Amino acid sequence: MARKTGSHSEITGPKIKQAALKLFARNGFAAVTMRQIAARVGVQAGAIYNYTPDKQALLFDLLHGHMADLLTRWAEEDVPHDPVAALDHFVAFHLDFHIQRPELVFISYMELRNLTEGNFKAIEEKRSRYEKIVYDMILKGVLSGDFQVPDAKITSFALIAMLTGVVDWFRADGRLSSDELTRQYCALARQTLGVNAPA
Amino acid sequence: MARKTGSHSEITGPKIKQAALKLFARNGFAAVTMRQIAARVGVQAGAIYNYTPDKQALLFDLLHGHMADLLTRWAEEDVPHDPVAALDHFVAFHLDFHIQRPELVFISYMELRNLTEGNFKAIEEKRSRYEKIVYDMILKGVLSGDFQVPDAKITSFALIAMLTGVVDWFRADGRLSSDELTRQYCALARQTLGVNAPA
DNA sequence: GATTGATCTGAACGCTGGTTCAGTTAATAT
DNA sequence: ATATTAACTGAACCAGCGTTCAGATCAATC
Repeated sequence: MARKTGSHSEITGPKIKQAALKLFARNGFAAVTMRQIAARVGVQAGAIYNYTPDKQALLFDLLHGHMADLLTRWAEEDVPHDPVAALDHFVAFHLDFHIQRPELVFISYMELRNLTEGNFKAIEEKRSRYEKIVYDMILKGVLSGDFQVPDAKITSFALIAMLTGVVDWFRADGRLSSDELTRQYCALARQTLGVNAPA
Repeated sequence: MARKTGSHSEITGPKIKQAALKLFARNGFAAVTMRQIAARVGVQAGAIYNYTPDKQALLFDLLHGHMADLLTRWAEEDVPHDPVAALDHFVAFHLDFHIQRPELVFISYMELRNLTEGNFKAIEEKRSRYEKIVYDMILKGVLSGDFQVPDAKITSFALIAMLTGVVDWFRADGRLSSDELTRQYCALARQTLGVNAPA
């Protein structure tokens, strides 16, 4: 055997993923060429195929890893029992997670249609799981009387859209710190869910 | 002169735009070929160039027309003076306008990065104008004391994201009528803006 | 220092893309 | 009928695509 420790593959592999991520986010999956990705890594296009079967797999791995990561992290969270505290916790978690991965969030939304059917379904399934988490959380608060909303399902979509939309404009070096952002959105989310709303 | 009345160009031109719109929305700008567009119109690829200088212009015309339409329509609206009534009016307008053009809304968000720099700026400028309208509306309500929000700028983004996100899931033949949808979102928007919030 | 095998190069393959254009078609005007 | 010209075809151009692969390279092992 030769080349185990200090192998380049442990460097090049992640580098390719990184390069693909940045380029897909900036230019779109269909517009990015394997040669561009290779150039960014400092390698020839053919070398990429030591790490991925094809371009499609490159995209799928990024999206699938992202969703898996999201679900895993949330599962590890210690969520308060009180509905309002749980909402605050969720808002903070969701914002933090998404703000730290703007490119992944971006391509997870934009490049879904460039997945093959099977790959698409795999992502869709994970996405539904996450949406259900939010829906259940809202429903619980509605039943307990802590939340007051016109429709729990719609509100869950609205809440997610509202929170995820943040990556479109939030910049870590902008006028708002991420702590401040979280505080603002916790307040906004409470209002949206009708916490303390007049009966 | 020959061929004035009954000319095909008045048919083929719009047909090309329509075909491009549908295909861009379904498959993404970069993934759509001129031959696909032509096939949908029932014409050869070369014929398209009688109507547009290139593929880029096809995309730009769609996006630019969409934003121009949005701004024009809003300018024609008769907006109530009362901040809460104005909010309701805006929510109804925004939902109605966007729900009627799901493909245009979709590509207006998705295909921005496939515009050349100059074309991008032209769209961006129109988009900012619309965002400012919302911001001003919210600010007015905050100053009058009708709205209570953590931050007017953030809230304007959140409101737009929340409303525009509707096209991702709303189907005209779904369980919710568009009237019902409007009613729900008016209520939700009021909550989000802190109408009647405890001082 | 010879061997080994993971890693990468460089060139090629077949194919499809946007775009061009000489030439055909057919509806109108004379 | 003939002339005119908008509208379109069909084929070609060339650049660039994803992917393949025989061979070069080189760090770890013996």
